[in-house]
Amino acid sequence: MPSMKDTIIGVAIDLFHRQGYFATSISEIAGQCGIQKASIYYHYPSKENILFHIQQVTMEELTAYLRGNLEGLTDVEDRMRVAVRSHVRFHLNRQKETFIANTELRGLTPEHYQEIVDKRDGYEKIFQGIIRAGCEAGLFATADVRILSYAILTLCNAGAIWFNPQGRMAVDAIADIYEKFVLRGLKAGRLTALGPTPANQTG
Amino acid sequence: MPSMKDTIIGVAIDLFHRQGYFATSISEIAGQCGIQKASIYYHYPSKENILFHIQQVTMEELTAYLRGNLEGLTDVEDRMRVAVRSHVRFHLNRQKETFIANTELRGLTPEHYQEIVDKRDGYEKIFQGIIRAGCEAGLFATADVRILSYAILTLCNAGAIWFNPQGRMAVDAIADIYEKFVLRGLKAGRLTALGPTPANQTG
DNA sequence: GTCTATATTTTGATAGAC
DNA sequence: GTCTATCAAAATATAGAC
Repeated sequence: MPSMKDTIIGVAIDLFHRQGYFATSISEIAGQCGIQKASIYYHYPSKENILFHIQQVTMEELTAYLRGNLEGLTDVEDRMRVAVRSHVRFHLNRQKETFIANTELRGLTPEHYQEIVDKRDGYEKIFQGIIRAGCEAGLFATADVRILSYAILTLCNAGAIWFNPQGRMAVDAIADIYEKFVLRGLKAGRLTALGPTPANQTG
Repeated sequence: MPSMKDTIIGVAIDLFHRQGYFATSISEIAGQCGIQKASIYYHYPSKENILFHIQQVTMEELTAYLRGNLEGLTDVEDRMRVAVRSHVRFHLNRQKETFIANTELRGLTPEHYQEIVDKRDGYEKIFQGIIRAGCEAGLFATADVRILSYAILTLCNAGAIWFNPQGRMAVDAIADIYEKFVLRGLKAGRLTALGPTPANQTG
């Protein structure tokens, strides 16, 4: 049986995801928790603090999950594949929280905003390190590392927007598609087309 | 000299982009237009209608821009390259509007929401048609067309979030990076790596 | 076409009883 | 730990003068 503190977070995640932070009121949250709105303030000092708590926990767990998955891996391509899969899997399994973490930054106080942005920067730096290593090894086509990292992360976020846990596609099948797309997109080297129009290649 | 009707839209685009739709009030919009909040209602019947107007115009112009750029092109790979460039260019040149169109759907009435989603579906179908043609021609690696189209569109949206018109990178340089990444990601065929670890390739 | 004034509702948050 | 009662502020929107 979850504590009321946890119930509030769960309800808030649901409502912030569905309606947005500013469109959700404290009384709505309280209503779905089965308590009065004044009772919320016994558990959390403000509405902003609930949002901050969600973002903080989500970013910490996202980063810990990635670090755990990368542990022990040294091959650059392996690390990139695992990083993409880790990112996709977390976003599909934690759809609502990651959506909130990606879109509701503006609801935070300046101090909390900075704290979350710092955490996000740290997460992105892990990807940028792998991309840079791949470029230096001549494995990946050289391009702006920051732009590539944003592109990859945003691309993988896409799944979380339309993914339906009850739908026909499994998390791993989607991770597969993204992994292949990203690795192909990154790779240096010549493409030898298999199709009927091999003259079209430019790469 | 712009009409007050246009000024209101311009100010609203700015504020919705910076603070979000729900966090922006009618009096703020009026204040930046140099009029009283009641005067807003002479030009637009509601705050929601201002948001709807922005979304409607943005989606129509985005689609018209893509159609215009694709006109006359028949080669599948050409069409894909041009479609990606068109999408990226529009998003970088119209940063604020496209950001609003991507994130503020929840502020619309159910009827208006449906209208915008229909427009967006129509836009996505153009991309899906190109991807499907490329797969059937054996040019692109076969995968779920819908997932690929979302991945490509979201990936290209990424640029609009961090792009600084006064920054060091030009629109076309960014479009280049995305175009190459997407085309490589889509292509069927074997990769012949140029780097020092050719044994790493998995196809 | 813009103003002042105002109606109505709702918000986030607090005080204090139990 | 939850309640009732309430505050002060702000929101969207309307009425009617100019």
